[in-house]
Amino acid sequence: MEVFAALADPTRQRIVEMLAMADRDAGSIAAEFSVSRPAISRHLRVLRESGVVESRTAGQRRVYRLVPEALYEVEQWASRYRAFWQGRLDGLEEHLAKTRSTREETP
Amino acid sequence: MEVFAALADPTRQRIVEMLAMADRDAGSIAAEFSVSRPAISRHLRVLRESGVVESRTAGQRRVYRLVPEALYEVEQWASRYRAFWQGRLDGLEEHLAKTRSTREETP
DNA sequence: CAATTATGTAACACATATGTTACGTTCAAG
DNA sequence: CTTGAACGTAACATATGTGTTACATAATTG
Repeated sequence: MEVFAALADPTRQRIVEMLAMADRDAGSIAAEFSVSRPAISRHLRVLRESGVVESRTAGQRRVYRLVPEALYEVEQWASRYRAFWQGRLDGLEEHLAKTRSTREETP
Repeated sequence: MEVFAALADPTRQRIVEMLAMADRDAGSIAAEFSVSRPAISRHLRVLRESGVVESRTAGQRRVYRLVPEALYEVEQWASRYRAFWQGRLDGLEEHLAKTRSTREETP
């Protein structure tokens, strides 16, 4: 879950919230913040490399869009372990054990 | 969402996963990792201060337990923004509908 | 072609995170 | 009451993140 690290920063959280409503180019995103534009450009790179957003080139603009699968992954992770804690496994245990074993390879 | 910062570290992610299965004391948790015990103690503090876990004193042990509400908050954050892109993506619609019925069982 | 616009990257400064070892505190057992 | 075990905290070193300014690149416009 490298995604959590990408969402740890409040600026990036706001960017995600913005992109959830509509696609936006980098300049339009940076205009919403008080920090410099290169700083936003870097935040966008972090989000891009973690798979939370992706960009397409439109002329001289870079339009960013949210990658829903990334947020979906977050949702599933939280939901899974919360459900596990609550003792409502409902056959998800096998899938969980499978996920755990693959994670052990990269600690 | 300060919780994302708490979950950003892979060690802390693993701790959460461990605590999802059963409550554990600090020593038992630390035994699973190669880093020093004080390092784990600090990770536990981060998780505690962000509300992800809480501890009770049992004799000379500190037993940690997961606070499901924290993970629920993460779930809600992600699912909130899912609502925006839900109608815009076709490929995921089916998968989401399938999950929706499972989710209703765990309120 | 030259100037402008939009954007990313480089280099650097500074803040925050994460690890270690040494030590303090609390509780249980003898 | 002394010893030891379990745990947290302090102090410090170093890695990682985040911000800035200066510059590079690519497309658009005059």
